Amino acid sequence: MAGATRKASKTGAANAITADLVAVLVAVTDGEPKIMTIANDGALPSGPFEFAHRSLQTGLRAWVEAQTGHPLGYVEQLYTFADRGRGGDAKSPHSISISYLGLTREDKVGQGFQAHWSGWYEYFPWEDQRAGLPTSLAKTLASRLRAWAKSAETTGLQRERWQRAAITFGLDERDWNEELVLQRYELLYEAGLIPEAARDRRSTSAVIPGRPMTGDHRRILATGIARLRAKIKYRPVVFELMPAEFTLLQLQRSVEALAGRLVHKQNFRRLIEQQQLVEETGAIAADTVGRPAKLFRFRHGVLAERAVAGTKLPLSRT
Amino acid sequence: MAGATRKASKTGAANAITADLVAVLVAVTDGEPKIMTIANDGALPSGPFEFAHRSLQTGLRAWVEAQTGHPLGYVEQLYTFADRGRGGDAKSPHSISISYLGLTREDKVGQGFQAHWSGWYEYFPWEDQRAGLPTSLAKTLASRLRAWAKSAETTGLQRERWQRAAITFGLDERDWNEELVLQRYELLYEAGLIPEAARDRRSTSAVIPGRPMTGDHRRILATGIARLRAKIKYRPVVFELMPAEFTLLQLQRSVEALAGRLVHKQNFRRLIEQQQLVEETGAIAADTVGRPAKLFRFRHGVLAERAVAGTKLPLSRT
DNA sequence: TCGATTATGCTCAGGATAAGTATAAGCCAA
DNA sequence: TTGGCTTATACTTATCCTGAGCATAATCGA
Repeated sequence: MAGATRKASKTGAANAITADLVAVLVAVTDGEPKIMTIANDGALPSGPFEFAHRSLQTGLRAWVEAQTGHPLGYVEQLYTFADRGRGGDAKSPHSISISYLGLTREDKVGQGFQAHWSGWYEYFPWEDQRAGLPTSLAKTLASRLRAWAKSAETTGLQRERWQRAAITFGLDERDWNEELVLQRYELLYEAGLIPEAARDRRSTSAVIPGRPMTGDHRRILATGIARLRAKIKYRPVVFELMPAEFTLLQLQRSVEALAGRLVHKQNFRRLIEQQQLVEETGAIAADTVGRPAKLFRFRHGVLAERAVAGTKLPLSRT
Repeated sequence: MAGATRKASKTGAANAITADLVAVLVAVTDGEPKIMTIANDGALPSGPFEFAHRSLQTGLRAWVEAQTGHPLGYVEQLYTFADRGRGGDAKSPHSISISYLGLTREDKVGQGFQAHWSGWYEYFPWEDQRAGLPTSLAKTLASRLRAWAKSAETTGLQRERWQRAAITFGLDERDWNEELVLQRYELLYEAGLIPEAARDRRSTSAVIPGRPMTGDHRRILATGIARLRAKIKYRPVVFELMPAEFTLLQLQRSVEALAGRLVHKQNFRRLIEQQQLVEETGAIAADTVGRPAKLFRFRHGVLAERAVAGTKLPLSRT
């Protein structure tokens, strides 16, 4: 019965849809996280999944290479989106977006490509908390969010909205949680505080700083940033973004750039060293201010030796 | 240029594909993790994504309800698969599977449905390490894996294979890592030790215990188990699987069932209590052996109060 | 030589974790 | 009624991890 239904509808072309592959391609240069963009910096590299592609990943690699001239290295799947009405295309046939996160070192983009590296904080100014937020932005955000909360109908809803805003944005003495990138973006969308919300015909008040993107690409980007910020804490993925040799400060700056927060220098070094993630090259960094630093390289061995980092269950030995 | 290419191929129906929605629906009963299965326990609930569905999730909910009579509660996306050759359908038109993880309490399945709850360890006997593996299974596994490693061409490859097997299966004095469910399944597939590998026309030697499924459903199930095992450690999702009131031991047994490992009783309680995840109902469990235990309920407040659990960067306060 | 800047080593307190001991509170059979 | 079995629950102890800060080293340039 249910099985029959399933088989029947599987053969017909009635339910044919199209699938887009979208890439969040990240690099870090001079302590700034960048993403690869096309279409005058308003879109992420993307293209349809076609018959010719052997798998989703190969399709993605083909598109990114075609659009940016940049071959992909480390890649992992992010999320599959398919909401109608998000991205402006309310009445179009079903189209889903399968998004990927890619990590590389910045590289010159080939001639004749419209691709560029753009700083990701252009799209999410509020996500850079390394020097604290500029006072003006902090004030704008807080007041707009408060206004949105107040505009709810019942006091219960008002309280609920403000609690959500306070948790995601670290207001009311709460700590900032750098991983809530997507939640913050979705809240701003819901509150009508970003251009995408206006475009999708939701009521909007004034809009907050931050460059918009086509479709729901900024949402996909938020998903990618969130994933990366979570992942650098338990997997050695930062090294995909580093040159072959680097100083510990450069490594720290890269992590800080991605996390949007500052870390404690000495403890950061202790962490890196005790996990034996790096080894000295023997060389010393040149062209530096202050005491010259040792150069390190990633110990690729760790990938084979260990599986992951941590558990949190009070396991029993017996 | 690249942009033009993209638009051109986006309009035509040339790249139309079909998308299947697949659900890993989990419940825990009497300390055993179950999954909802159809087709004589050989497949997961699934169906094509259709025009009528407003979003992926609604489509999934519709299919699961139609096939099992069981409405979905908590749902999260797992992964999108699209490899040709996996699932036997090498020459079929492109079809992708978008998989979801759902958590519920076990419930009677409506009359006339082919759906059942099956213990998930029937499909992955080696994943239940609560009582250690049955000696026979442990021996079979180890020897088959060793044989597979030895069958590599160069000694380098042999060593590499054995290292992978040892890490994922906790051999050679290594610790068992309960989260590597998918890696273990993929390794067994690659080694030709499971029926699915034979079906996809890879060379197989003898096969290992564990019920196969259609297509790559067992791979999807492995993905779901892995996700759930990871998630119970940092998000209070176990409570989706618990009745309204429960004792701490029941909670512990559920966690152990999912993780496939035993936990330290006293420390488990301390963890739960210090995180204030539960509150006493005031009632006492009836029908028990031994000293009666207090009944607890989940404190739903925590979902609003906190965002998540933990970070691992040595953040700086200044 | 002093001051600025970065590198690097080390200490210390507090909290979290793993493991185990001890006691309480029920049931049941002898 | 008691002793044994089972589970609940309270505490203790040693160890490790983490956040924070102090101190010293090495280099450059004014």
